[in-house]
Amino acid sequence: MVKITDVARRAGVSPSTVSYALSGKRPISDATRRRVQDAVRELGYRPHAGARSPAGRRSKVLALAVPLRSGVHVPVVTRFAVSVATAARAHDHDVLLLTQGEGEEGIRRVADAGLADAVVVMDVQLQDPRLPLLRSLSLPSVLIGVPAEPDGLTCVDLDFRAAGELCVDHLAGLGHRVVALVGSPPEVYVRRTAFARRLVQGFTSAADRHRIASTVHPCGTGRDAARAVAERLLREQPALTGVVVHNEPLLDPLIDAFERLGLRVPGDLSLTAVCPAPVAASARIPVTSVAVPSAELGTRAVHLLVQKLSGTPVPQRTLLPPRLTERASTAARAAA
DNA sequence: AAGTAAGGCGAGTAGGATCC
DNA sequence: GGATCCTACTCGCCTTACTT
Repeated sequence: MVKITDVARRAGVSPSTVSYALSGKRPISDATRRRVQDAVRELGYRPHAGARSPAGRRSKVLALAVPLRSGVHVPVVTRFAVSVATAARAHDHDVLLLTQGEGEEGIRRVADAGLADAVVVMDVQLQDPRLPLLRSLSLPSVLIGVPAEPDGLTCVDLDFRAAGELCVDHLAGLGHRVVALVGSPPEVYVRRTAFARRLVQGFTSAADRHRIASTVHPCGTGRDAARAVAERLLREQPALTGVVVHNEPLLDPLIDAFERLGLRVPGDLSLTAVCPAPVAASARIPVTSVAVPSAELGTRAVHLLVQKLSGTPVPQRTLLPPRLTERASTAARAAA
């Protein structure tokens, strides 16, 4: 962390002159002010919010780096944010939201300015550009999501690979022999978002294990996208009878699209989803789903952070096992 | 057990020294 | 003697150590 004394040394003045130059509370020559401003810029100095507090005191604030990028379903993100905030309050902390637009810069700003004691990081990519920074900072962090190389980090997530497998196992158990995954929007895969990639891996490997035909279709949101993907699925896989959806806002539009094409759910087509349980339960036809336990993940993340702040060793990786809840959208494959 | 003092540390500031 | 800059101190306030 760059301190006012570092700026003073670089500018060739005393710390007090830096303070006056920046606050304007005393006249400082233009030349000196310029030297101070140059030093501030060169060193990347930011005043430390906790500077007036005794050493070791904490802000009682947790930062939450929240994804609000394209392809991210805001209501799901909100569930995570609420669970983190609720768990944080239970540990006498408040939550500071960092929008993803700031990326690494937002995390660095929070760390340098002492604005938060620790940070929860969401929307983790397999090769996430924030990881080197998180490893180098003294600011404790917990990732909701598991990157390709989690060494030196603390991660918690649903076991999305197992979730993908569980959906296929369920469909295969009902006799379905041709299945498709309707996934998240394409940009989520382009970003190599960890959970989406792992779900695809689990889906594909389980289909191979059961020796059933499978395809994967990233899909945007909205009725037009649902209609387009439904038409494409039936065109390319006429024998399709099982669909896994990993795209929360697409559930109802997709059910509608299949029905418009003359397919009944679950009579002709069984549908499972990986999404928060309330989303699946409140669909027009309640959908059999593997729950994304947003509340539990948020709570776990905060609990891990609190343990880290207290110096208690924590596991590097916590993967919650998937649980499938049967609802009205799946049934045994109809006899041909 | 209860009360008191010290310590920690970066930023801010009053008073005064220095310079031209 | 005004402008500029520095020294030495204060502030914040909880935890820890020490004293009563």
